[in-house]
Amino acid sequence: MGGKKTSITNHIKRIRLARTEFTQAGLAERVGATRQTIIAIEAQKYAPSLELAFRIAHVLGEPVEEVFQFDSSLWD
Amino acid sequence: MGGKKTSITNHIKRIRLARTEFTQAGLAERVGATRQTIIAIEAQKYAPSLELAFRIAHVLGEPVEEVFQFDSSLWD
DNA sequence: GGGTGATGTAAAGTATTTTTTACTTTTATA
DNA sequence: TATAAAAGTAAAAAATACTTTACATCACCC
Repeated sequence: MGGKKTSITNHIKRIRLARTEFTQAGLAERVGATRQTIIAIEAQKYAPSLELAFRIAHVLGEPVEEVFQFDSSLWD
Repeated sequence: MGGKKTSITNHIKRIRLARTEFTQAGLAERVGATRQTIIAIEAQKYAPSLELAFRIAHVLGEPVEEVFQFDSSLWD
């Protein structure tokens, strides 16, 4: 239980609101996921799979590394 | 088998051999995964998590999108 | 031939992500 | 105030990633 937090964060919400007019449901539909998944990821509950991360970045029109940040200082 | 293949491929093996002298076990150790995981991912059996993908790219000294390719034509 | 390191396969079990379903809260607006 | 769309919480089940363990093959070198 020692808090194995994911060390991945994202700016989906900010980019979604700034660059698009997608709702969470609209984004979910476009990336082929459910609304719950988008909500959980935006809330940093967990990191998406690599495939979903690529889809989200693609739909938002940003590179993966703009949307998702890896905090390499929290290594292990 | 409708083949819900992952639409993610990678060049880990090529980059690992070209840019480093890491063995699969050596790479595994550096990214904090097991040798089996590296073998399976190099063999395109499945895609890594986003976090592991970031670690692998980081250790290989390449951007995520150089190491991993998303085939957006296989959408859904 | 025997030993070692690197790579590979397989299967069972654990961990994490995603879906499905259902209910709550907020915000805008008529 | 009522209504609807958007965002949020929760929890069980399904899907996928990862580990652990064990054994097999291949190349190299003593």
